[in-house]
Amino acid sequence: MAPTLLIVEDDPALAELLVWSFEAEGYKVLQTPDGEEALLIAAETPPDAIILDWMIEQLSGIEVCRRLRRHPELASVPIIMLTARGEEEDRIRGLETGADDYVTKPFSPRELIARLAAVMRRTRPALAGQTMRIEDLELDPVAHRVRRDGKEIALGPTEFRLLQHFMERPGRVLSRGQLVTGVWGHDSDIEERTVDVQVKRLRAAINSTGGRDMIRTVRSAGYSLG
Amino acid sequence: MAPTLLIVEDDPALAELLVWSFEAEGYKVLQTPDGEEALLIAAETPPDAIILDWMIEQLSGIEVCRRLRRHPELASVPIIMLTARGEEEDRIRGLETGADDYVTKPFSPRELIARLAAVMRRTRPALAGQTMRIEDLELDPVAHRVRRDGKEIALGPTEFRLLQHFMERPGRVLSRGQLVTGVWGHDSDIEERTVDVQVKRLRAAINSTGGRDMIRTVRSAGYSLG
DNA sequence: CAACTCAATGACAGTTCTGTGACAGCGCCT
DNA sequence: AGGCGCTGTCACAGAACTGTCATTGAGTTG
Repeated sequence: MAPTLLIVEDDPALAELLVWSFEAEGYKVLQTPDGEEALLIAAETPPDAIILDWMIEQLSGIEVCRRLRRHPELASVPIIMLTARGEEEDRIRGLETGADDYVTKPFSPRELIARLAAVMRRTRPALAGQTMRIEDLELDPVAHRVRRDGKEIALGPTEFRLLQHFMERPGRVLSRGQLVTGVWGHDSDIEERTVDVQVKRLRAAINSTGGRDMIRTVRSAGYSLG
Repeated sequence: MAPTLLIVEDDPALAELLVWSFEAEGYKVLQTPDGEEALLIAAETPPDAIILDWMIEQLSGIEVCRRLRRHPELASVPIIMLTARGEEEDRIRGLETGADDYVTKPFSPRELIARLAAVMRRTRPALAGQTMRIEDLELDPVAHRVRRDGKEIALGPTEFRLLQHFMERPGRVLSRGQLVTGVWGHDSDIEERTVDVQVKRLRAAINSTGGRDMIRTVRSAGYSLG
């Protein structure tokens, strides 16, 4: 599932640029120019991160930040502050208030995206690129979880390793021999036919929720995912 | 316990200033001017955070960063990069490599301290004294209290440390080995199966009030909370 | 279509891994 | 000393997972 982002920015041109940039990165973006409304939106659908302009109407960014931190549901949502001022005092106040990072205008969208990714990598490892995804199938190696279409799928250890091996090489046809050494290890004396059985088990698991068979059998060559 | 900091900086004057500043803040500080040595120290006694100069001898800061990220034990240690260059390209490369934040020279120690605090608040809430919460389970490291659904839960010392370790890494699967070194310490010669027993005790405690089992067993991998 | 090759399946027995209860040792307090 | 709470280890039972095999089924070729 795409991570949701709330952008609070009252300069229409900049707001549009940001929305566009982050949507291109695959984020689901909510946006408002207004501090009060930002709090309402955040309470309604807690985003995975917030981009907050220091100078906005109604409530100052710093006040929004403070209130977010006081809200138990939202206290742990990462916040990146945007500010035109470069003075150190302001940066420090921002950080002390609970912002996780802060970016000085002018900045390029690319930098902001990189910073957000850094923050997300920390707070939501599952959302920040660690997770591998192919169509509606996702594998989070850190949490050791697999989902298809959002529904969790239970896999045994070998099935998990096998799937991980496939997902690291999407679309590629892997021979039984390659799979044996890759998944079972160099020195295993496993029967090659055993691969068939594990593939069958993996198939049963990831197709149990319905949906097409994502593993393709390539006769006399091997298997591929995707 | 004071959080440990590793400072990698080859300018002696700056290094000394940083060591002094952070020790005054109550951190335990390790320091080296050398990239290779930094990796060794980090592997030996994983610090709670790393301050890393971009331009250092032997290995560039960026390379050190990359290697740290590849090391499983150290992958989640927050890194703040120090750089004299202000070019955006470098910042982005730094962040993409896995740094959590980056500070441009010249900077005041006070700003660096504020930034480190912001990063730590996010990654090691316990060190910042913040109470951590996962669903209806909360742990207050300062008061040494644990509650589930508002009801207080009594834990033994080891159970408490184990739970804290889990809550600092929610959702993450931790191997028995990682738990032994993380909860019992590097040099303990504890039987790995002992982890099972403590997990069982912890489970019994936090599930005693009713509610689902929050600890997930991941066969042949370890346990995770959440 | 028949022969042949390769893949899918179901059954199964062996192995590996986890959950548990029991127990002895330790440090602390009374 | 005796009681108490906490810990680490062990042994055992049960659960989960795995590799193999025999059989069935699908695809290919002449």
